[in-house]
Amino acid sequence: MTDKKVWTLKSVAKELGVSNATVSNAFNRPDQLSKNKRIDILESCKKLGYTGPNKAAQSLRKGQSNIVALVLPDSLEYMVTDPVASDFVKGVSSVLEKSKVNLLLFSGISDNINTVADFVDGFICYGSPRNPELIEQLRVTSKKVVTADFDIDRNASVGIDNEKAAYEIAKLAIKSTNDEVAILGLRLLESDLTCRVYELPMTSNALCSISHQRLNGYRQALKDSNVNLRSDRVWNLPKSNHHFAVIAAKEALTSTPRPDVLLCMSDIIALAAVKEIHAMGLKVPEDIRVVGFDGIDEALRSTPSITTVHQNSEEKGIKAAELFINRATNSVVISYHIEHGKSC
Amino acid sequence: MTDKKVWTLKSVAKELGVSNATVSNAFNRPDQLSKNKRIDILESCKKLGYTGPNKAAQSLRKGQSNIVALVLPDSLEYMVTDPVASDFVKGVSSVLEKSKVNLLLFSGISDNINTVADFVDGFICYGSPRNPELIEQLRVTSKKVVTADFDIDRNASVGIDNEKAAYEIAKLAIKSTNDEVAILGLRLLESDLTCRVYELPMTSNALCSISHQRLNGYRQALKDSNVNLRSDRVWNLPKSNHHFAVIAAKEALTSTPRPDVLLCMSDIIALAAVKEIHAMGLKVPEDIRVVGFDGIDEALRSTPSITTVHQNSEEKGIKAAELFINRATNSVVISYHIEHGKSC
DNA sequence: CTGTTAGCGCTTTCAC
DNA sequence: GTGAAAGCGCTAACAG
Repeated sequence: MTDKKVWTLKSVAKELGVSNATVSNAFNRPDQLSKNKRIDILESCKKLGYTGPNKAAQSLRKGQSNIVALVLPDSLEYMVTDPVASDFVKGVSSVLEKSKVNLLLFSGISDNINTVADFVDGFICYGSPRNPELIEQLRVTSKKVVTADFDIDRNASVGIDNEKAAYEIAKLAIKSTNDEVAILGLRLLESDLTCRVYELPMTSNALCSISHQRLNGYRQALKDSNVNLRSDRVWNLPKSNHHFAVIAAKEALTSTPRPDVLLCMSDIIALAAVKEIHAMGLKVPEDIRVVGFDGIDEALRSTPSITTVHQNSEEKGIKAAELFINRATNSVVISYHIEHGKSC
Repeated sequence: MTDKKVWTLKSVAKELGVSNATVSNAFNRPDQLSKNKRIDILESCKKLGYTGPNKAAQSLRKGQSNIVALVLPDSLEYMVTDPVASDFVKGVSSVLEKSKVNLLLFSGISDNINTVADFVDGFICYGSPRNPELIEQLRVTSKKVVTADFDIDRNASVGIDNEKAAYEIAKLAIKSTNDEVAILGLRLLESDLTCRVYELPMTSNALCSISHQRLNGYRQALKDSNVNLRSDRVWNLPKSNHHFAVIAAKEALTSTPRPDVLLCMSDIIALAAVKEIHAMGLKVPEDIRVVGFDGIDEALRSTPSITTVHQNSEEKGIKAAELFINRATNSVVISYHIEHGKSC
């Protein structure tokens, strides 16, 4: 808030009696001038209070800012609320911090990446953003894009084999060919509603979504186990949170015939379902088996512990950031493991 | 990733056969041209794939970017790990999102705000950054600064009355003039060590720190209650986390005479202390009384629930962001309340 | 209402 | 090694 003279490269150069280029070089290209002169200039600048070339101008000129935008699936609040997202951010930030790259948070419910596109070197995109227009914009941007847990065309990406993981966890939950199964799915529709899913959208965004991959995995497992899935037994939740999970779980648990198996697309959902089951005076896994997805701490600690697909979100974040930094264009599949809990 | 022509204001103007200013005005100053022409131009731009004036150039020219940097006290990881920080971020982001302002996360362990200063409209600073150089830089920056939970000169700020709150909670914890008191303090020193504090730093940064205000409050309460505080009974923790808290709690609990009262500068610390006390086979509050600070959910839910100073961090974030948006220069003191738990 | 132009602060040839 | 000058993409003042 002090109102001293604001120095520019030009004014500093004039003050020191050297040319613009010399000052610029002192900061950016040590090899272009003698060591002594360089140190001299740098020290004089410090004394004057000139902290170096204006970064905005530099970025305009060089087309590089050392800022990357992290596009979140939902509002910024989501990032600090959801443990899986938090871990991902942790991973990303640890890598970027080391590389001296700054992180701009970008909400998945904003409507235009172009408000920031010119400021950043590119985008790391965690999960498909809530606003589908963003996907379109990310598809056509000329900036570098790395996606995690979903794909945009031929951009670099990172994630687990969701279909396989879903297949395995479903196989574990199914005990008999007579099992009644319900699926509490996450963002299977673009709608904000918690409701049953009778028909899947066939848009391109949907087809590459991890939710649909998981659904395919579940379905294949059911098929291979000769278990029938009633057409009214798949639910859509718009977000992975307790509120929506309770609504869907209640609907599922009060439907007839009552499900024996709940396949949940997140641990948050599974946890809420277990709570509802208990509230109904039923037992897990005796009366109803429940499996989750993600492997968050709370799911392991809860009673009963949730059988789930554990994926390392922090590692995912690290990999995503590394792909970005290395300007990679390939996709990385990271490993997961089945966490054998007591819920099935 | 598509490699179409990248349009600029100039090239678009040429293409459409109008002047630069007209295109610029179409985007920025609707009143400067006829509605029809405006719509015409905007539509043509869309067709061409020109998404509007380059923001970096715009920001260089106008000196405004609609990005604000959130300076965290520690690494970015801290933000998603610490529940108090998370709430603050939630509050800030909710306001900024509404105002279409983007958030750049800035780590408190970086060494130079100038890497981003030219990109942002200013700084919201949550707690004093770990790296004291940043404070110095924030002090002299010409950008707008709002601080929370600490002060930098005459910048806008938001926080509670820490001294008063500490006084009240300490008063609550003290039952007799013979009480042996230990204080588990947070960042009383600039050191990264967990250790006893025999002498307080008298730097200007320290003097305005909330930790020192809290310490003053504790001390005043002890004085008013005729309780003596031994000179070796104040600890410094570099961070509010379980790890450091355990170390300090162990030291305090094994010192002779054993403390009857633990005044903790965060709930995280109090929670860890209670755990240690239990591990020693002692009881809270019968053997040792413990009070915390912050009022996080976990502290209320734990057994025994922690008696603490509840402050609304989300509200603090909201207020901080509002101060920023409104270009306010005043300080806001927000309210707190004593949460009467079972730990004292 | 439209077009010309200076300049935001910088980097980078290119000639010296 | 150094300095002059063009231009990154844009906005705002001003003249028409």
